[in-house]
Amino acid sequence: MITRETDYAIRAMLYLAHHAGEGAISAAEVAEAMDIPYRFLRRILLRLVGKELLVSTRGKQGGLRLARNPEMVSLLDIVQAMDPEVITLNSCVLKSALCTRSSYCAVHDELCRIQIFVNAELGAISLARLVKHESGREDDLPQR
Amino acid sequence: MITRETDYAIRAMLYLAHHAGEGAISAAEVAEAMDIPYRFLRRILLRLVGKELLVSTRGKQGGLRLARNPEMVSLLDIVQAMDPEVITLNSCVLKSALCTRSSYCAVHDELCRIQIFVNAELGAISLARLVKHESGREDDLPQR
DNA sequence: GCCATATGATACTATCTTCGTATCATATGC
DNA sequence: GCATATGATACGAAGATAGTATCATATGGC
Ligand code: FES
Ligand code: FES
Repeated sequence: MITRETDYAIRAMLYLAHHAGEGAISAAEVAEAMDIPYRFLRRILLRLVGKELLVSTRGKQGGLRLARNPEMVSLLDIVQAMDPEVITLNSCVLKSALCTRSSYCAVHDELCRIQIFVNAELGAISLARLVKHESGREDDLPQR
Repeated sequence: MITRETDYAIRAMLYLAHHAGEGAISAAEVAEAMDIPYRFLRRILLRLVGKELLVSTRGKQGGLRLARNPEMVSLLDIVQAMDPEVITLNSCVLKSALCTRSSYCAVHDELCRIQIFVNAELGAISLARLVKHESGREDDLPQR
């Protein structure tokens, strides 16, 4: 399950992708536009900077911008940056030791198979694709 | 994310599928064989009976058995029985109202697409298939 | 230089969820 | 009638989640 924190991270990245090439954008602007509690968002952005998905500039006129092209950032990148354990269907997918049946559990194989598919799908969804997909409904988007 | 409770439910169903046609099996036996806390399992089994995945017999010689053929019970059935909100990648997949962007959020569509796939996959995995898959490693299985 | 504005870093708290336990009631076979 | 089994809830500890608060530090413009 994608947590709300990760959901916010995705929305923030999406907003910054929409305004890529417009220079640094402040956390306050993102918070208001995307309807995210400001202080909560600050901590999230800090993390995204630390994971090198964003670059920040301090001081007046400072703010955030994408560290890479929107084509080069996937949903998986964001999800993994926020939560190292990602979405994982079942914890045994990560640590099979948790399941005492792990040496012979057929469920494990099936879940891993699905998990691999999910990760591949998330990895294939770039911010650019999402932006493009939304651009057809430009009117609905919060304007700067 | 599949919770541990649901994981236990799957293991219990799997054990009962392995011993389908052998009459009622007690919760105590399942608990010991599958390494699940007895009282916790009791509550889980109660739920599975309520959702009509299991049928129970009370009193001496009583216990549980599958309500349907192992071919007719999927992982999705079990997961849905334990947690109505299933695995859901993101809560907005369920209640789009939660996301203020829901009317135009491209993420939503993508997540729903993946979710549908995951559910279809889980729905295609029957207990019979899992039992069959494990039967090649019969030696590893806890014996009755 | 000073100050408004911006991020960096971390500590703290309330609430919810998860995992598990405990208790008592009820049914049934021998 | 009694051991054995499930039915139904209530309770509790621990952890995760969502959000707040506080301080430090950098920087552009006056
Ligand atoms: S290894 Fe995951 S349920 Fe068994
Ligand atoms: S509707 Fe789910 S992230 Fe927007």
